Amino acid sequence: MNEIRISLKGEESQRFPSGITAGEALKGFIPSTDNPLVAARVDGNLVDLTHSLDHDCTIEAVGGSNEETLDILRHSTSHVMAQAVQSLYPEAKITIGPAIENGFYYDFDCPRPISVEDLPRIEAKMAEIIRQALPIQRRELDREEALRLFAERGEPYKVELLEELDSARVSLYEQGTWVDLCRGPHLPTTGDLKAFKLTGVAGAYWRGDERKPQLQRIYGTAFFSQQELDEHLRLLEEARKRDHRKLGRELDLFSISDEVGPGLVIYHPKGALLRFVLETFEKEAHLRRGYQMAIGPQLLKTDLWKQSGHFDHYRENMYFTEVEGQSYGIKPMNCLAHMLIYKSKIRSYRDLPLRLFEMGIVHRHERSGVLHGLTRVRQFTQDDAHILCTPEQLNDEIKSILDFALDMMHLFGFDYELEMSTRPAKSIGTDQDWDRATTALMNALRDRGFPYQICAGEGAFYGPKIDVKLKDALNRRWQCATIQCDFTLPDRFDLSYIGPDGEKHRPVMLHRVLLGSIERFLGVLIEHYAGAFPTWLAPVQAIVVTVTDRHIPHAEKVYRTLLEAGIRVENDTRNEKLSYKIREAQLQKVPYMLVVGNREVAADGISPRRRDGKDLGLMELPRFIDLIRQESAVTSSMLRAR
RNA sequence: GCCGGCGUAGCUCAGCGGUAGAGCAGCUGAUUCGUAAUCAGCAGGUCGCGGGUUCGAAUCCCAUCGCCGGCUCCA
Repeated sequence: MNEIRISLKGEESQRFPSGITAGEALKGFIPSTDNPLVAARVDGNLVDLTHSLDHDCTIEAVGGSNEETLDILRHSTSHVMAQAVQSLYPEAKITIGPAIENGFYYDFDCPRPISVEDLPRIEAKMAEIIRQALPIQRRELDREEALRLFAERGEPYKVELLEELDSARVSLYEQGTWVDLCRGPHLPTTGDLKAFKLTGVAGAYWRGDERKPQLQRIYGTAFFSQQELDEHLRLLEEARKRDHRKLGRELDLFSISDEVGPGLVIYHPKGALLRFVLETFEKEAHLRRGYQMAIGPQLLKTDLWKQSGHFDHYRENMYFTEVEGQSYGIKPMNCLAHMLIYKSKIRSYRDLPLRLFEMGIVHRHERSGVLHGLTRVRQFTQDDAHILCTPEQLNDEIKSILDFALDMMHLFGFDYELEMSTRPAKSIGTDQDWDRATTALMNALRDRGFPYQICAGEGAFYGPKIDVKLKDALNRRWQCATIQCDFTLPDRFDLSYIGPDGEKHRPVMLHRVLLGSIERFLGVLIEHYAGAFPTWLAPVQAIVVTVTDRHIPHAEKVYRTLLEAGIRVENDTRNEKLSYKIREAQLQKVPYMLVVGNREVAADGISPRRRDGKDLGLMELPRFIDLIRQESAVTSSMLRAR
């Protein structure tokens, strides 16, 4: 028998009989491995452990706990699920079933609706397939053969996929009598699946296109151990507990009522106060960074929206109304009024950059199925700004916006990722303008050395954009800040400034939001902090709790003093036991509970108890006021002039 | 907008053809209490809305509105 030489990264190369499988070869190098071993990389190519080796090569183990390994496990699990579904519902047609972040799915075209009630049955069938430990075998064949095979098996979606593949050879994966067109790799047998759970069902369009048939998707997840699966399910449970819709009601922050209309938020006093604190801080921060405030009207004549291009490109998302025979559009964006402010006088290059900031309320018609709590609504407030500057100033302006946005992320303790989105199919402006705008954004990212992803075709209709995707405490990603570069609107509105040469020049415009939609950001913040806002932001920073009715006069004095000191304080003088009031304040996640009883009356002080349960002991009011002020000072660096 | 599921008291839920139930919250009274729930009493719902089937509908059917999980879209 021939021998081949195989080398493993970091190890001496060894001789093996030709035809040995990648899995066996790896075991030759690493005799016992407690890490799950799921696949191998041979000369850089990902292959199954059952792949047989017939020439000298370098090999690498794919295993351990990382995304790549989990993806392979989950992909194999999705195949087992598809096999289970087809065995239970033979009329179901298979389509695709990839691993995704945190799990996998498989889409079926099935005349019989699949509901969550079917999941236990499918799971039981999967367990059966796993018990059988069927070998998962790769088979390579000509595309034409594969086409015939899937046509015979009555799988039109697989036929469609094959017809579009341009390679002559394709690979199938078989387990028992079940077969799927798949690139792989997969685990050696269905018995290698350890812990899985089906998590939900949903509708999904074939190839993500809403004009194509709607398929039934089943979501699931899988891990190498039950403990890891349990931990993942616990995290999902935690996310459910933090749901801002639930906390919003429990903390009495806001409500959404179908009497009012879907996607329209009613802020209750505490929610309104939260917004007041957040927005006041943000306005200050903008003033310190050289922005000027502006306020535009809610209604602007439709003619103006035609001029800007919104009527042609954004009409489906806009609301229109008629006033005295004149058509008006309710603003879905704040830029138009800012353009008119720019145009209201002749601008010199010395006036630039002009940075106009508006806490602008916008309305967008969102399709009913997409509304979701505060994170997707029909009326929302943007911390919006438009910067008009010379082309020479553009790079610095983008960099300072990036710095501003990232400072904000740090303030709230968010991690983030940056995305660069380029020209979409439906857009306005010249190629040259798009190139300039895209280059400007990329240069700023490059100058700052920030890593970013490119999202081709995801830009706004008027310009490319940089999006900041924040990552919350549960590692979920949210779209908040966006910076968009626009050469088109200044053109459409014929904006100009007089340059040092005495000639007219066209300014460039940046659209940007930092928190994005205040509504969405609030929703994200609620979940990020699980409702326990930091002291500077908490709508109620402290609550006075009396021990008995005798202590009410002192409590009132404390309450008034703190109120006058600018502290957001409440006074709970109800005839209830102290522990009852503490419990309530705790559930309301108030940062400080100020106990007032005999000792505090005698000492003319309070005994603060922190939200985390720590008793700070008796102290005088000025010291407590100082404490709150110190804790509220976290925003001060953001408020320094830059 | 599309697919699937769900709408019963302020909240969480039970009831699933025979005249609406619980816990918590609320109100009233008693209690005057030291760091996560004092006791008692009272009140609260045209069972999302509209049709239909039935002697009789919260319960079965249809339509509609809303919500939830996704898809598409997106701040």
